[in-house]
Amino acid sequence: MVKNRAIALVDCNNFFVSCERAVNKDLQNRPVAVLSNNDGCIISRSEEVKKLGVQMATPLFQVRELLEKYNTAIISCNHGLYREFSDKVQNVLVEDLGDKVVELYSIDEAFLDVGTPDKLKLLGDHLKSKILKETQIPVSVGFATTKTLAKLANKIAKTSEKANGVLDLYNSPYTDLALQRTDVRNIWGVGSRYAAHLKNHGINTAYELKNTDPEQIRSYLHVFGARTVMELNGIKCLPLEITEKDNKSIAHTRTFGHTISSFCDIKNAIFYFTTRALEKMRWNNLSTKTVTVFLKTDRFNPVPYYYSNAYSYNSVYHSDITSEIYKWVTVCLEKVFRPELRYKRAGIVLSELTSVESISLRLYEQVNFERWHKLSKLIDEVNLRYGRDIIKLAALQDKGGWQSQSTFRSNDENHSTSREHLGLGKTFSKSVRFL
DNA sequence: TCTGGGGTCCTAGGACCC
DNA sequence: TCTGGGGTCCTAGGACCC
Repeated sequence: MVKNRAIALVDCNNFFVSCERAVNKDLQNRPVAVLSNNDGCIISRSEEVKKLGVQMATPLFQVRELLEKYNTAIISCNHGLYREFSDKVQNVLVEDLGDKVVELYSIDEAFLDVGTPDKLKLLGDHLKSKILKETQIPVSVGFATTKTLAKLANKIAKTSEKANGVLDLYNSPYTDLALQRTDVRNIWGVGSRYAAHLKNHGINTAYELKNTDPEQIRSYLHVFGARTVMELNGIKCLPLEITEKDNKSIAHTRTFGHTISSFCDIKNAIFYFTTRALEKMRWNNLSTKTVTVFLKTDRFNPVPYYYSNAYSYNSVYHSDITSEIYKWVTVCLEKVFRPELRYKRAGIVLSELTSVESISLRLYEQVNFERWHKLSKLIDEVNLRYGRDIIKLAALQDKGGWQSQSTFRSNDENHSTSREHLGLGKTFSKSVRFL
């Protein structure tokens, strides 16, 4: 019988915090918290902050006093910096194992196909120390027969003192014991809603989930749930995705620094978001056919009422030309905008993405299209080299009052250029999903 | 007056992840 | 006072066709 191959999950510990610590030694022995785009929530916590009981995505204002009491460094996020460290970690893995076995799953995680070796603990220790030495990022490594079990192995590796960052559940007789000690909520793919369903059916631990009939689970958790049961039983349902995949959508959405109500201000913000999203799209040589615009009022202050609406424009042709897509976006905006409201959040999504080379020719304006396409690429290059929006369309005004706040940003100009929005990076630019 | 049923496509909404 | 952002996949249900 052919032995099931082992899957490893390499996951960076407290990734954003670890990046900040790598570039600022003063943060090594202090609690550190990294904030979301608008300085609103905490999205990465050092171990000390976790021990204070601060949960992921906690609003800063709720825990600010507590954090200050413990001398916590509070830092605005810097996605350009994290992207660079992500690339470094990935490069170490590819150097060590080859690019045929690495799936970059997210900015701070990679699945690996590591074959059928006996001494996985040694491999894990090796990867962990090599990555730390070459990138200064601490990682944890978990091994198992399926992605779902590798996720669990990794989670235990992170928290168990005995495991010390590396856990092999592939060559281990203790998988069932680990499952018995794991709340079903902590299984990958089981969120709070699904966990509530499962608990209603008397399924509380991962072990109980493993021993349930997948078909029964399917009736209320659908194919995802059934797949998870199989994976817990060591049956691979989620293959490694080694090859780069193009994004299916590209979005740029923001909460405003304060609410805004004028059509002109909203339109300017939407044009700005569109510009950023199109840069990323063109960087990946893609074009779009459908744009979606959404507007939302403040959900925590629903006066006169909470409003959230979206509209999609479907074009006949694919395009990557800013001026043309501004027109599509304007159509959407006119559909969703209501003058009596004050908006807190807005965004655009580009979808039905196709590579520029493969889009069909236009009947009457093909020459024009190609000219504009080249011009757009040229503007991107100039802006990348000399700074964001050095060249821009007249329709796009300077940033206005809708701008996000970023009070605690580390002083690092190199990372505030357009590059961070492009999903850049040399090796892995396409498959990267942004946090 | 009687008023099918199977297939396909599309979309809004829900759930999840990091 | 202050509450993130970028993705993916799945399903139910409606529209439409024959």
